[in-house]
Amino acid sequence: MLMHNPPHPGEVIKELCLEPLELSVTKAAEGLGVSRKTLSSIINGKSGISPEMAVRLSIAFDTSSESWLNQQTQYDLWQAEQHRKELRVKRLSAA
Amino acid sequence: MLMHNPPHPGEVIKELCLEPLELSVTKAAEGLGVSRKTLSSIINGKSGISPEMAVRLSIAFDTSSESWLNQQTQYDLWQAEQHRKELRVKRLSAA
DNA sequence: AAAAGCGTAACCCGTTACGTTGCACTTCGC
DNA sequence: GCGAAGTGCAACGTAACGGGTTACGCTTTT
Repeated sequence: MLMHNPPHPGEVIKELCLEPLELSVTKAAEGLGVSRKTLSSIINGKSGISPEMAVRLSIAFDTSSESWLNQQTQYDLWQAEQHRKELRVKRLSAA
Repeated sequence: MLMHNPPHPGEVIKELCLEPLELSVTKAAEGLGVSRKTLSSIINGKSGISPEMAVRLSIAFDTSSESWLNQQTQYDLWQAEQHRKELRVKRLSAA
């Protein structure tokens, strides 16, 4: 169970990848092989990191694709957990 | 980096949740609050486990939603990694 | 044989990632 | 002041996917 709101994975990209290398969104998008808008959407929290994008990031920044996608998973899961009480689900476990 | 093809998360649901409790797809779907088809699609690998479904599973089977969604992430990532070489991405890291 | 329950394929809908184009805004250098 | 570059954003379209409803085939039960 996660305790606090995880940041947009896009923020992490901006802070850990673009800013240290002084890369513009345009340049980074070009290098990643996606459109400017696609990267911009991710950085601004409008879109999530897709599995393919995770692989692109891993190539461009020599990191692990798993870490990127896990960040996105944690973020999505936190969103879903916020509505846990609204789900009408019966307990099916051995109990 | 993952070494071998991870199983469909749906297979795990079937083997670890339904069969031990002798639950039919219909009964399990009813308990989870989704349609028969939705659960059937997951079990047969046609659909993945969504964040919301992960929370449903965690409630119904008293497990962690994180583990379910991570399984899905690993599966999706393995699929994406299979096309790693086809992506035209430039190295942007310090190197 | 008729009825009931089960699993799944077919079809439609809403959402999302992604691309393209265009526009408005800011920040530079001239 | 002016143009170029960078950025964000809205609107269009495409493709893929999760989910519901319906309908069909199969098995089991009565």
